[in-house]
Amino acid sequence: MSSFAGRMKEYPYISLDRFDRENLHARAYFLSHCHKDHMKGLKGPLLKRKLKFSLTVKLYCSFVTKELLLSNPKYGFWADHIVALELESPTQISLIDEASGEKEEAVVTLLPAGHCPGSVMFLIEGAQGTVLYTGDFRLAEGDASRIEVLHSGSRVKDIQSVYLDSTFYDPRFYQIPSREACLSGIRGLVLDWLSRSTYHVVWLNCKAAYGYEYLFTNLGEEFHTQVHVNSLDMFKKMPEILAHVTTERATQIHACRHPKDEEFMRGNRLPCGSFASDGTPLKIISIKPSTMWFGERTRKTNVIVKTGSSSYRACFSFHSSYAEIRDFLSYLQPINIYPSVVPLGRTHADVTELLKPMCREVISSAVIYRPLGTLKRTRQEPTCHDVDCADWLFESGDMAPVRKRLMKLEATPTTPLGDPVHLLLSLIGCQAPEAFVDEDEKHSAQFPLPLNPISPGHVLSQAKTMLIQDGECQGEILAGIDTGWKESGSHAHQTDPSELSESQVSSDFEVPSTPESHPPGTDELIVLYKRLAAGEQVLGLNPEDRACRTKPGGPSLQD
DNA sequence: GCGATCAGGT
DNA sequence: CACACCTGATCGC
Repeated sequence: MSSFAGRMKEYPYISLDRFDRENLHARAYFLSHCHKDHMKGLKGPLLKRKLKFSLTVKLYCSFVTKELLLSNPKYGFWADHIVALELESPTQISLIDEASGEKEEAVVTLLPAGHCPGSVMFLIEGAQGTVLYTGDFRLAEGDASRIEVLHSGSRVKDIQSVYLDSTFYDPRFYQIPSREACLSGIRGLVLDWLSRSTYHVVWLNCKAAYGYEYLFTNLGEEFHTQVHVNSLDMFKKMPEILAHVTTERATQIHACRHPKDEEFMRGNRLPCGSFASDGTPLKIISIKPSTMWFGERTRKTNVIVKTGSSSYRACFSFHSSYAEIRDFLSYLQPINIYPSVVPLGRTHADVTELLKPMCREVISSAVIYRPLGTLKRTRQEPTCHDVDCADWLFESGDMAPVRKRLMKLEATPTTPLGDPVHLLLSLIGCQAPEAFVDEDEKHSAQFPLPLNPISPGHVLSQAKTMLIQDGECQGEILAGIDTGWKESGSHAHQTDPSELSESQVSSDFEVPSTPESHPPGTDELIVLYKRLAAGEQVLGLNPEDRACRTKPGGPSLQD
């Protein structure tokens, strides 16, 4: 749950996702999405009074959020004060102090957040620098590079601070199966059940919150039916969702709710009380979407877990995993990161400490001393000082992206070499980590990395440059998003998901895909690794090149 | 009577 | 399996 107090250090005149206390005095308001824990104080009588006498105070949000908000009459008084913005369209706003007339300008841009319908992140650019408030988000690895407005030319914008959804920023939540993997698991379960007879029905045990809609639209589409829900009111202006939901009970897929619905289920009844017309009892299974996570090196197990004779849990996440957040942050390299959520069992200090390695180090001196490996590196550009325990394979900073590329290769069945990380480690004289690190201890264990003539970090930064280079230009950014949330199945049926890379398949809201980078072939890899092991400069690239921050396909296109 | 807050539930 | 929200009790205005 968000514990963000509503204001950012750089722009204290605006309030985001909090509307009580000091936020009552804000010059402008921002609502990232329509979940109650981000709407505290939004229907408060004090705020209502303030708006009555104000001409300049506005609430900025997406069109979908505006629609969802105003579908609840309690927020009706906002109607004339909401400014809905298109995604990825920078908009200049004036922040006016109505008492003094004092005025400050800023440019705000909404970015897709993939958390629920209408959810966005806010990019704010102004005199106090560029800051990103993420709201709640689920982005897949690689998604940040596809968001055009995070770049200027082929470079990532210089971001002062990120106000981060840190819900799963904890190595414990290292990986969460992709949206597509979860969806496909659910699809399989539903198919198996519904195909038995017309008396077989499924109940999707969803919480009272926006965010399951893409599940409904995908299942509705797949099974040529509509999903039974309690109300359609909020979706009046969202034809893509509306097409797949109904208030008619006569359907095999239900997501209806009732205060005592769990009790209903135990009595083999649907929350809506639907029954078969000829008196035959319905055969009901319940599927409860909930988050499942896996450790860094854990083989992902099933995304569906049976929890009873007729009940299942299905993997489903509204938030990015630890690995996804790291990927996001290592791409943006902000100077400051402020967590807005403290994961259970941790303190604010814990999270801040865990986030430090993801912050860009602003260096005055050009020389940095490292405790292990090659001890000296020079770098003009700012760098990540990444010594996070989860990345103990390497002692050096900007390796997070490299590892991901390598892990992607690992997962690529067409790479016949098996595990490139292990291969590389054995070539440079290190033993594979699992040999002496217990699964449970892996995050705290110190990997006894032998000192080596070559810094693995250095080696890998060379390897990385090659591994990530893209052959093709990136997909075009689509503008003017309807829902701020796109259902993968309702995309004019693109490619078979099995043909897509992990990052593409899980990126099923409105962030266009990037053409897959081409993993090097076997021969290429062997040659490369041997040369790396020998300490050679494999590519004639400048080590200072911030390849990890260069938009894939960017330079060749834009420069 | 209304709102805020907390505990306890799913 | 930890998200988001509901209900009910209690307190203060």
